[in-house]
Amino acid sequence: MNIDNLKSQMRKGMLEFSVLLLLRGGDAYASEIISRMKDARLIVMEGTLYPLLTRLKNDGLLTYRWEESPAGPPRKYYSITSLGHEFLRQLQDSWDEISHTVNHLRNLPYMPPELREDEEPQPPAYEE
Amino acid sequence: MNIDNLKSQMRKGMLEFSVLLLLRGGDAYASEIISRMKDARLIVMEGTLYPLLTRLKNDGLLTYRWEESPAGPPRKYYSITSLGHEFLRQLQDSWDEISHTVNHLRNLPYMPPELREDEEPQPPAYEE
DNA sequence: TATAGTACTTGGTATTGCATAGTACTATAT
DNA sequence: ATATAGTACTATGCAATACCAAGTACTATA
Repeated sequence: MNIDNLKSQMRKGMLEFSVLLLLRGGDAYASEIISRMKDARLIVMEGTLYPLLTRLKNDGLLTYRWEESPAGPPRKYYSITSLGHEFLRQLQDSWDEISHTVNHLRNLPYMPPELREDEEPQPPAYEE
Repeated sequence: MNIDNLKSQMRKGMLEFSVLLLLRGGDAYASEIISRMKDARLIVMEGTLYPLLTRLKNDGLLTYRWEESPAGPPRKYYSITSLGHEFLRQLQDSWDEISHTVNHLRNLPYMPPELREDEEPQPPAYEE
């Protein structure tokens, strides 16, 4: 196990989420999505994104239309469907939940090993 | 594809992260971890956590010691190693990166379909 | 005709979360 | 003594996805 692998695991599911978020702001074709993701510091491989878009399309969350390109082959412009919007809302809830958990755990006080002998560390004041 | 599946995908990698965060605050055995996770609104299955702990131990991020239980079989108390702390720091960086991306994408202005005909949506003022 | 650039496609691999069933130890009740 | 319940840990098989790598197809230019 190395850090790259874990990062890659962390991204599972996040990419669907990110793509839907991005397309909410306007239709785009795959290469465009990749470069916009890069702007948001998220590097996505072609071999990851293309199958992902196909999955989302097959599940009815996205549709696409062909458009001619000023240079090169035609482009598949993806846009989000109303079902996609619904899904996106649920994904946001999931994200908030995970985010909440991470923040909670992250705010637990760090207790160095020599201090945690026999006594349970006192949980911080934390209200739901 | 359903929402539960995506939620489950989203958790990939997060669980390692969460377990390390939790153990940073004090040693714990598996059942204890499960119940503390529940406090943080993260439901983890036994069949998920036990193999995960074994993986982390095999990779040198955790160690464990046996301790007798006041009732029931002895317990494996896991504690985080210095390598584990190192990993944890890197995981926090990864989390921050993903979190940054999601927030960035989430703050893109929503553009309803009828408004995004031929013109690229104006990206929001956004500084790195 | 050949080359470069853009865009999309297609296997194969590895990892991980989950469900399910099973093992082992202890204490209590009959 | 034996049976039962509770706690804790283990093992197996499945499904889903990120990544890598190689390949296809279309267009414009030299």
